Amino acid sequence: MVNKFRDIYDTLKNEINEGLYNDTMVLPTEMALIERFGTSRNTVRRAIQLLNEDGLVYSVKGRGVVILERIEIDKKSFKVGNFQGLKALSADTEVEKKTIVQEFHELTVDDSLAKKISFPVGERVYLVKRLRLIDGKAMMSDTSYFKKSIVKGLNEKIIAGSIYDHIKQNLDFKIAASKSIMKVESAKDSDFKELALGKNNCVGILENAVYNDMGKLFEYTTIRYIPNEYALISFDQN
Amino acid sequence: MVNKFRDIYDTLKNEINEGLYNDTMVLPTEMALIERFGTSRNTVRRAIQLLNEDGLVYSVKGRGVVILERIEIDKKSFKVGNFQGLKALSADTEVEKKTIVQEFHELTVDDSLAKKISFPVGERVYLVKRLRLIDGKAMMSDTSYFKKSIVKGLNEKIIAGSIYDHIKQNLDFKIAASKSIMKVESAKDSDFKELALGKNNCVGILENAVYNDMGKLFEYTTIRYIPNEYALISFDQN
DNA sequence: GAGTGGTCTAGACCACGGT
DNA sequence: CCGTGGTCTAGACCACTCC
Repeated sequence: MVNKFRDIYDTLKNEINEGLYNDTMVLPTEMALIERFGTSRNTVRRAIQLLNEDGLVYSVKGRGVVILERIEIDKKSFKVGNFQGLKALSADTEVEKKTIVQEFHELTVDDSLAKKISFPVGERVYLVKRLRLIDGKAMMSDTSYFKKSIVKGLNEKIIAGSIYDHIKQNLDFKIAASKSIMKVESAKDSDFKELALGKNNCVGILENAVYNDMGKLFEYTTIRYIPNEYALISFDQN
Repeated sequence: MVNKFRDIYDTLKNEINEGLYNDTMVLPTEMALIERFGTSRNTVRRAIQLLNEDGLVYSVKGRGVVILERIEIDKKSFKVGNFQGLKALSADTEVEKKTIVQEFHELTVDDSLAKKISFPVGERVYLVKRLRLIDGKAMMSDTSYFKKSIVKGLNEKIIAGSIYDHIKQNLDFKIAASKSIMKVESAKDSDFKELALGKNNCVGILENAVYNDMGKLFEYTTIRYIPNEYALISFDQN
């Protein structure tokens, strides 16, 4: 057990998914949960808050914690922010995936690049361009910029494997947070050449800015992917 | 003042945006904020949590609350979940917008529709199909299903105005939460006819499932929009 | 070792829903 | 009116960062 509130959250989540509360569609009251788990009110409330953030329940003052109806996308898709590099997608599926490194070199950020990726002018960066194939089909192309001052010592071997494994094992900083932007744009010449677009002439774009725990941006990645294959979901309250 | 923690959050957010902490890029410690605002630790921590959720700061145990570097998309775009009906987009811009109601009638959910929109078979619903024009250009088309048992008494006049105003003013339930799914797909014949796609042959799709405070789905809307005009952003931690 | 944020407790009062 | 969740307080102990 790491955290009490995490434990209570896991327990309740399982019980909801198993349909334990399907008769009332309401969770037990906070008082009942306090007694059951032998804990304080704040701790129970934190667990319930996590369920809220998951989109599983909705708390109503004076009534109780209502369980939300299930919808189809809960199972088929994955959350925004788990859409990193395509790991989340192929994790539990039986597909052959392959990554081709198309470009890898250093450069200095100039004016126009600075506007695109929010890195300061003059910053020394690695550029990594990779193509992702699934079952031989070119599904997406990633262009990543890494700050050399933070992500030290990249080389061809690391690039071909997992850059994030390298960060975790060899570097002394933590990945803290990321911001994503999603767009649909007309395909460029390079997209037609590289991606299995078929008759489509547009691409989905997912831009990802990643922070370390000093609050510094260290990666900016743009993913261009083909239509009809991917979905992103999100949940919002109030 | 509604909430103390909300107040502290607003204050700190403004100070961050004004660059008050640009020298250290760290927020004052919790103890300092407790003294400054004359409040308890929990309340200060709730305010900081909101800043975390906004993607403005990141808390590090043992070091402090680090202010995240700014990136371009912070200003240009709007958050996922505010992408409702296009209100958020045109709110602060000087554009001529127009809505055309293309379809409005009742129907009963059958097997195939149930799979698409997660409503139970046999449920009686309103179908509303609308086209959104901005400066005379057909930017998006919305297809909405509303449960008649919850969203009562829709008519042509309400549809032409704002359905959500009708809900707020005349109906006795609250909008609680929503789930969204974002995709890119090949355009259909109807898209070519209705939308200002130009040479593009794909559309962005945003599906939205909306809940009331009883945990019941009452709306399922599919928005099909043209490329190159819209962006959605999200923020994730850990 | 000093100082920071993370977890947890035990209690109080308030606002809202349903009866 | 009672029971619910929402806000807030005051205090304790722990885990981590940095010097």
